[in-house]
Amino acid sequence: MDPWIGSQPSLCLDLRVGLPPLGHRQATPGVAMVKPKVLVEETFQPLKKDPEVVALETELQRMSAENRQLSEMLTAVVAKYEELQTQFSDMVTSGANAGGGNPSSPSEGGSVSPSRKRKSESLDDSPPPPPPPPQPQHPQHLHMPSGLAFADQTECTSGEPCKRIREECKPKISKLYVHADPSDLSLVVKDGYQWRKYGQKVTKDNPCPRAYFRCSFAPACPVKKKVQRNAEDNTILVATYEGEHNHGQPPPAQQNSDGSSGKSAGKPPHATAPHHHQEHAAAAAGAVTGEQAAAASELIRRNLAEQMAMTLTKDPSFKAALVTALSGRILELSPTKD
DNA sequence: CGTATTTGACCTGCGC
DNA sequence: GCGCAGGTCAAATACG
Repeated sequence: MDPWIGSQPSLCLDLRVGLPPLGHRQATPGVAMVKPKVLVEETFQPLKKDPEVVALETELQRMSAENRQLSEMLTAVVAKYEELQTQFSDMVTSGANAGGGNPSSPSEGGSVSPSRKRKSESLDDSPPPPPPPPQPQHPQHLHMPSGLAFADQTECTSGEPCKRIREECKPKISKLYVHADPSDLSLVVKDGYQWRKYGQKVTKDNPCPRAYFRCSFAPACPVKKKVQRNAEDNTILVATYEGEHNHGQPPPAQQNSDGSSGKSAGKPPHATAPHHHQEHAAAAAGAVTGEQAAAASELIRRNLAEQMAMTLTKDPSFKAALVTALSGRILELSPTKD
């Protein structure tokens, strides 16, 4: 979770259920769950104060109070996050001072190649020696739309030296969490790049298979991607990126085919993953222009908003309240009502 | 026919 | 040394 959350007006949990149209609905396109509002908003008119209206108003007030409560909770979470981040950076700083050894020096690490190489790999293909990650530093800003994406890079600050060296020599690893339709069985994460699937495996800790992709836009691109559904919430796809692209982002025309260029281009481009976020494409790229970075930032915010919406929709009490409010309103406005 | 995907087999690292 | 699990290869298959 980024600290800016607390200061983002767009993240206010004020749902404005039942209020007149806002006029700037597109500010949070990802928050799909409030779509039913349209039913209410477009026919909203001042109503006479009958008991149902009173009940609705009461409910509205109750939900507003709940919203405020949630906002406060969010603020508290952000504060705690910042506190923890401060503690963490302190620990890293002290650890770095005490640790001594330079963690990130892949070239010094006895040619710890990005991955163990099979004996056959260097036979005839003899590709140019795998270029070290263009930017050895590990920018953590890449895509961590929320605390969810806080991953591997922070886990190797302590523990066995060997493991640590191994971890540090890995290509840059980042994770991306994407909301996908549960009925969508494909493991395609639209991030703007072209990916070629080269394997799929069922892992022990997750019944959902994990798909392995390579960047197919540039043959020499070292980036790999693993995509797997979240074990706990299979509406969430977890994309793990390893390495950095050594090329720019494909032009939009090519982005459409994403991880399924060529053959699967026959499918409707959006039929497989309507909720995927191309937004993170630029962020995932590693090499982004200022404009792309700005776009990515905006898109990341949208993604965060969607994640928050997901969290809310998973809350039974929130759902119940929403359903109660909406159903009451719909029944009231229904022409077949007696 | 060319290219991408699927999928079983194989390779490698790691823990016991 | 052995077995397990993750990752990758490559032949078979599917599709435009």
